[in-house]
Amino acid sequence: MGPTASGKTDLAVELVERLPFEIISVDSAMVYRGMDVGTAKPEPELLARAPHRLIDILDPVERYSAARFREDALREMAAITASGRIPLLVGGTGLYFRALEQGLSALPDADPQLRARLEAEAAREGWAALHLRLVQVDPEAAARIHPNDPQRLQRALEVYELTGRPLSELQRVRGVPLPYRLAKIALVPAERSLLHRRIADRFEAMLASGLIEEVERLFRRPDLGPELPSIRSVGYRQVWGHLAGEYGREEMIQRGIAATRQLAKRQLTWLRREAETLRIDPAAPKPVEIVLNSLTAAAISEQKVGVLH
RNA sequence: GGCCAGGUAGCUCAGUUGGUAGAGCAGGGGAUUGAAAAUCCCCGUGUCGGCGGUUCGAUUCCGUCCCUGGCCA
Repeated sequence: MGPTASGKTDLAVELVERLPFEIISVDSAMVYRGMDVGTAKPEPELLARAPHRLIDILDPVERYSAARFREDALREMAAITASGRIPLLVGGTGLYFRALEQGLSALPDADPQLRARLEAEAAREGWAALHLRLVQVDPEAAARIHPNDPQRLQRALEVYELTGRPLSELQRVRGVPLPYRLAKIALVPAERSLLHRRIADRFEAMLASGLIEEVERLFRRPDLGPELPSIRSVGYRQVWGHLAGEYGREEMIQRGIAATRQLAKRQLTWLRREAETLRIDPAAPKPVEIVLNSLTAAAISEQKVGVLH
């Protein structure tokens, strides 16, 4: 685990070359085909040496989810362990890690038609009205979900309409925990400013490697648009806006870098929380090891693996 | 050199009919159960360019100097 630009991929590749590991990507953007430069997907040569499962499994017009990730990851983990090797889960998507480890409650899948309807209603009456509606049917969820959070509001109402039961009630039945022992390793740069430096440098490098051309290919497709999860990804969204004429190249670059920093910040919040639960609960059911804050930025940039010993 | 317009939070700017100032962006912290690289919540003291003057009190008025941009020489 680790924030974007922390060196996860390079470390993972070093590991598979020395130990009987097989990599499973835990990344909500690398799942898309044709989105390579902007997701910092490993180069083909690197993938040949260190195959990654769960990348390039979807077209950008499709939508993925934490639930589908869990299914996919469990399937891949089973296949890898059956072959006598060890799954190495590598990525920065906190929700996916949590869904995999703790399981998900039994909830209905997303319903595009229902979501479109709720969207239309919100456009008419405003999300505040929908929040009031949620207060009626699921006060517990309504108390937890901010009236300004359309995504969660929509989901809570969707679950209620689909099942006739409040989301908060269904979530009380927790999912099944992961049936494997986990050893957690987190890459946490000691200095935020160094991570910021790496992020800026990498974004420039992506531009030099054809990021704009890559997004142009997506931009030309009539079936893709800025409302899709794929196109909303960091970098893609900003280049898309630039191609749509909303702002110039320089502003696109600044927005792209800032969005990446903000992503890294949110990822670090997941990691801190993770570290806290592990430290606060020493009697955790699984033998879990976490290596946090133990890598210096220099070590990361040198791809040292000594941290594991 | 003269005239004009500006110099206010990291950036772009608003504002104070004189009672020491506030937005957006950036940044920081947090939340996170089928969109999660998403979505959302919370956090704003900074010699208001410098130095003088007037005033009980100046970032706000006056003088002067410095800097930036434009126009004219």
